[in-house]
Amino acid sequence: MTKARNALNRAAYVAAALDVIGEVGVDKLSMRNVANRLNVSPMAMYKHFPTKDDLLAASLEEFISRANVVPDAGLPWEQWVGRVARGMYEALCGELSWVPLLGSLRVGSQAIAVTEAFVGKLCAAGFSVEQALRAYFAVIQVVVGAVCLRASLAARTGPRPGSLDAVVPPSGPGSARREKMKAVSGELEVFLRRDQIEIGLPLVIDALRAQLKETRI
Amino acid sequence: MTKARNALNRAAYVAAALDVIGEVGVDKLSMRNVANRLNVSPMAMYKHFPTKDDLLAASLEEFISRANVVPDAGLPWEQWVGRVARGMYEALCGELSWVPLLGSLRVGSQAIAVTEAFVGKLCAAGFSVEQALRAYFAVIQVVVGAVCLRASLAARTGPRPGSLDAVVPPSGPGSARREKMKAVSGELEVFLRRDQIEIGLPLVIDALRAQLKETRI
DNA sequence: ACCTGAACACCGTTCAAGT
DNA sequence: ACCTGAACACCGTTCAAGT
Repeated sequence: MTKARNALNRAAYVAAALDVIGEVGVDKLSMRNVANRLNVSPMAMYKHFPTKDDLLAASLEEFISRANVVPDAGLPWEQWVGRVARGMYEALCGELSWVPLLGSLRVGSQAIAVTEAFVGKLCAAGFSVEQALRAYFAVIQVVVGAVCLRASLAARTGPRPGSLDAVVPPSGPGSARREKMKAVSGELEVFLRRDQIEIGLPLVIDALRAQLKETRI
Repeated sequence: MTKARNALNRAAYVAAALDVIGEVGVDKLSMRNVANRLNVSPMAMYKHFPTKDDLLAASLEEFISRANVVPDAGLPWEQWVGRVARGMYEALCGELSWVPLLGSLRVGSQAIAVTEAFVGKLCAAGFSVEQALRAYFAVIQVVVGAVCLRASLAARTGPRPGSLDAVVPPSGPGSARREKMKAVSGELEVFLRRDQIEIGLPLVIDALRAQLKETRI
């Protein structure tokens, strides 16, 4: 049964790819080092993955599946949504090297399974399908954006990428403004180091709560 | 004055890099093709940009600067914030190839100039510095996330990356659920094609408006 | 039918050698 | 001091040649 053998090999390649990614990061993954890990010719992979991007997409699928972000039912929707979002955020923060291609890979069935669970949960809570989908994409946007900001923080080497003070225009009399900007500069670092997901997510959940209340009236 | 010559060359390299990016995309940019465009040895660039990432970071700076997203003052803060966010979104959608490295490049002074303007505007509207910074990062998260989703939509070749129906579990008696999921599947495409920024941004602005009202009481 | 090694056309970066 | 060409160690992918 060649189908079964193919399926096994595919999974083996993806598992090996995830191993490589865990060791050297997504950016350093290559067809060659995955094949070497399996003691096989790099060309053998092209039967299962016509392109490196196909291998990466399959690996991201498996990564999403392993992250297991969908929580138990039974939680109130706010907490349920929070758990999904924080679960995704933490999983991606654990493998920041995914970030550069979060926007360029195809979404597959694993990602859609999460969508389905999300929409189901929110519909059960009283949202319309349209509202639930809108909420889902808003949450995904915040998660992806938060991970990107977190990653670009991690990429910075020195403590200051450029000082806010250097940018404040030399406004003649505006000394109050200058003082406020000094406060901004001071707090900027603090904000960058904070858990990014706790910045955007509460705002979105608040807005959703208000939306639901308005719908029910 | 070597300083001036260096500055000129730096700008010339960045301009050439942006030309190349405009033609073939960020992913296809290389030290070699930028140098070729300027009829110079690829090695000459290493004096100004010790690494390809330095060239990319400088190019992103210039890209941000050219996008010119900070609108005129005088707009009410909601509209002002909306203009900044939509401006960023549209600029990045116009050059989607930036997306893969949105999370991996250092932020420079141009980005900080936008931060400063944003915080200044919201403080003038009555937000605290802390609230304004929080709002800024939330908006950036939504913009980046929206661009990522938009990009991953653009990356899809076929119309269906995987059908929702294929994922719905064969729940025995739950026929109402199945029907709802069919509706989800139908609307998913519509949502993916919609302007992503109009999904997350209104939610965030709503939450900010509520926050401001509460503060003022 | 399947797998492979060599080869192609790239890449970022190093470094000794030119001027 | 500055710039350069050749070279190193990679890369994704093609393809003719093996079994």
